[in-house]
Formats: sequence, C-alpha cells, structure tokens
Amino acid sequence: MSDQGISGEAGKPRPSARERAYEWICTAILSGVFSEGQFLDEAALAREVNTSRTPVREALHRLQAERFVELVPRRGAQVRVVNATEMREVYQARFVIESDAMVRICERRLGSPPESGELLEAMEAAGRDRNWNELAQLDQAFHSSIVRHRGNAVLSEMYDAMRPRQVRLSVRTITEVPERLPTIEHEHRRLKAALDAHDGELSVSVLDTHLREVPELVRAFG
Amino acid sequence: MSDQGISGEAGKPRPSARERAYEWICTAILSGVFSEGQFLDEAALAREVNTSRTPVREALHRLQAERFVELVPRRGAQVRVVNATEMREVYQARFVIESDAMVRICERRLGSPPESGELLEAMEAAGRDRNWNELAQLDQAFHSSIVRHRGNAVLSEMYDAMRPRQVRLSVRTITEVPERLPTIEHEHRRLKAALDAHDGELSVSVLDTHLREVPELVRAFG
DNA sequence: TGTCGACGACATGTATACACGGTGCATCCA
DNA sequence: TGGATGCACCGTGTATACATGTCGTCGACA
Repeated sequence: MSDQGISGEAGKPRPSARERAYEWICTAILSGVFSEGQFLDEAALAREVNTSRTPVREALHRLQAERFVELVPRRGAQVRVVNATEMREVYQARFVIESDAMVRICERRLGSPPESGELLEAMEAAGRDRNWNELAQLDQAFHSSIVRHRGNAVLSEMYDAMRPRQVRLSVRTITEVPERLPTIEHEHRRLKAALDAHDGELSVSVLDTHLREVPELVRAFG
Repeated sequence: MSDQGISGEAGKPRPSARERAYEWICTAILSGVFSEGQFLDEAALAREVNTSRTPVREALHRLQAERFVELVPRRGAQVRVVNATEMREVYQARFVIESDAMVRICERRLGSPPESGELLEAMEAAGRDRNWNELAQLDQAFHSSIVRHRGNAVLSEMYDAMRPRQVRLSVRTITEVPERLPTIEHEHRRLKAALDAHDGELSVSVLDTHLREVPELVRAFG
C-alpha cells in the first residue's frame, strides 16, 4: 500500500519483518477482519506474522500515520472509525485536489492519463465479477492516476494518503448499492473524455457530480 | 510540533520517552543542528535524550511520516534534503488548499480567523527582533489558521503536514533576504482584509502574489 | 601503482526481558 | 442491592542483548 514510502524500487532483496507486518495488518483492516474500534493485540499480530513485537509496533506507527489506526497511549492500536463528518471532509478534499489537477491537465492539454483506459476496462471487468474489493481499489487507482498526471508529487502524496479511508467506504457503498455501478462507470468515461477534450470546466462539473453522490449515500445509510 | 497526533489534550501526565525524542530531534533539525543529508545515529540520539534506542526509533518513524527524515534501509535516518522542485510543488500545493479555503471562507462570509490579528502582531514583533525562527513559525501559523477556519480537518491536516518543509525554507529565505519583510507583512494584512471584506477573488489574487515570490527566490538562490 | 577482495568495526533490524500503568472483576461496605 | 475500593491480570512502554548487513580499511596481486 502506498509505495513503502522511500527506498524507491530496485530489486526487493527480502521483505523486512516490519513490511510483512504492515501488509498483513493493512489487508486485514481493508478486508474487514477487524471491526472498527477494535483494539489490536501486538503480541497476537506478532504471532500471526511470525515475528516479534518490535516490527509490529513499527508497522502500527506507520498505520497511524496513514490513519488506519489510532494509537491510544497505554491502550494500544485501535482500528479507526471513520464517521460521516470525516467522510464528507475527505470527499471535499478529494474535490479540491482533483479538480485542480483536472484544470491544470486541461490547461496544459495533457489529455487523460495513459493508464486510464485500461483501468476503466479493469473496473468494468471487476464490476461484472462483482469483485467489489478489487473495484474499489481500481476506482482509487483511476482517480489517483489523474492527480499524478498533473505532475506534483506533493499533491499526489496527499491525495493517496486518503486512500485507506476512501477504499473502506467505497467497498461499503458499492456493496450496499450495486445498482449505481453503471452510473459510476459512465461518469468515469465522461471524466476521461473531458480530459481528452481538454475541457477543464466540463471535467470539474462531472467530477462534482461524481463526488457528490457518495456523501449523500453515506448520509442515507448512516 | 503538529499536535502529537492523537490523544487529544487533557493534562499531560508526563511526556513519554518517544515524545521527548521526537521534540528534540524536531527542534534540532529545524534549528539546523544537523545538516541536510546527514545520517542520524540512533544510539547517539538516545544518549542525548537520555533514553534507549527504541523510543528514538519510533520517533524517527514519525519524523519520516512527516517528511523530516528519510529512512534508508540498513543505513538509518537521513535528514531530508528539500530540492527546488519539491519546494515549488509545496508552494503549488499550498496555493491549491489555501485558495480553496479562502474562497469558501468568503462564500460563507466567515471573515478572517479570530486569532489572525494577534498572529500578525506577533510576527511584526518577531520581525523587529530579527527572530527569524519565530517569524517563520508564526507565518506558518497564520496561514494554517486560515485553512483551519475553513472547517475541514482533513484539509487542515494535509496543509499542516507541509509545515516542516515550509518552515525550513522560510527561515532560509528570510535570513537571506530580510529586506522583503515589509512586503510580506503588507501582504499578510491585505489577505486578512480581503477575508474580512468577504472578497474571495481578491484574497486569492493576493495569495497568488504572496506565494509566487518564494519560489522565485528559491530559483535565484539555488 | 591501481584495483580487487577479505576482514573488522559499527549501525541498524529483530528478539526478548522487565517496568509501569490500565482494566475488569471480586469483594466489602453502606 | 448498588456502588466504591482493592487486587490481579494483562498489555503497552522501555531497555537491552543478539543477529545481520554495510562501509571503510588494509593488504595482496596484477
């Protein structure tokens, strides 16, 4: 998840214990193994990943930075509960960053990101298979690719930092309201088309519609 | 720095070792005790803060999340070098978030943040005392208060995450070009005035001027 | 004289032991 | 019977020992 932060790519000689712990916990939270608000037991996690508490603790700190968990002093790591207010704020923040990206992309006539086409196809495939988890990840990847296409690493990083919160909600939303899927796919195609047409205003207005829906659903379902 | 992340306020029973380590390293980096690119010795830091390596390591991980340092595998924590490209990106990102905040504030006719007045006064005092470090912190606090006034915690958090990078550059800039100080103060007052006048367009245009200067200086001084 | 390779010092990554504080339950008192 | 209090268990916070990989140095060889 994210890009491990630093050390770039290069051949991965061997995943460190910390890395394994991070991946394991990350996946577990996203796939709902732990319920929201639950406290995680460091020792139990260490056994699960087959390592000691130290790497687990370090992984938990990283997960805190990415807002997966909350570290309560003397109590431990609590799976973060994302309430409706925060989700609205996340969607506002997404709109701020993503609309700016689209405007700049259109100003510079860059067109849609090169990978956007295959991402859309992959999403449609995932939708047909009703693989909601995969779908949510791809949705995030699609939007993230747009922000990255703008060419500002700082903004991209910020945008991607919201990923955990978004993916968790996306899965819930699409699971509860799968009939919205065609609409979502249509909007994605419109977004891509607007970028290819270098039409900043249009793309922002489509994005506005697109991002407005989810918070409304959140409100509807609590 | 930042807000310790989680546990909110409440009486602080005693700063943990990790917290002390974090504060110490943070201050050291901002005040230039360590040079950019330098590797930090965990054991030495532990001796300095009078604790063991474990809390120091955890502090370093947090500092990595906040982009103070870069954790190179098997090499340790390296004080991050912020290059010109990244600084330009930071200022673009600031503009994106801060201009949105100003527009929303004006739309809702909220006026300038209540604390902005005294922050400006404090900045002028710090400027008279030629206390550049303090000045840079206050400058950051002023802009941060505007973003916070918009009322979106996610955006505020993102904005504040850029703090280390900004403060380091601000100190350098104002130290090298102190004659720009009156201009900066004047622009701050204009920003506050524009917000109080609920004039979104004006505030954004002033902000644009204000944020455009620093990257130019960066380019000039390398 | 320059380059390659082995060795040693040292710093990080990991494991584990101990200290401290919190939580929950049982017990006691009103 | 309800609530306060003390104690025991348990989990995190910290310290420290050990394992492992990296860098620099020194010497041998071409």
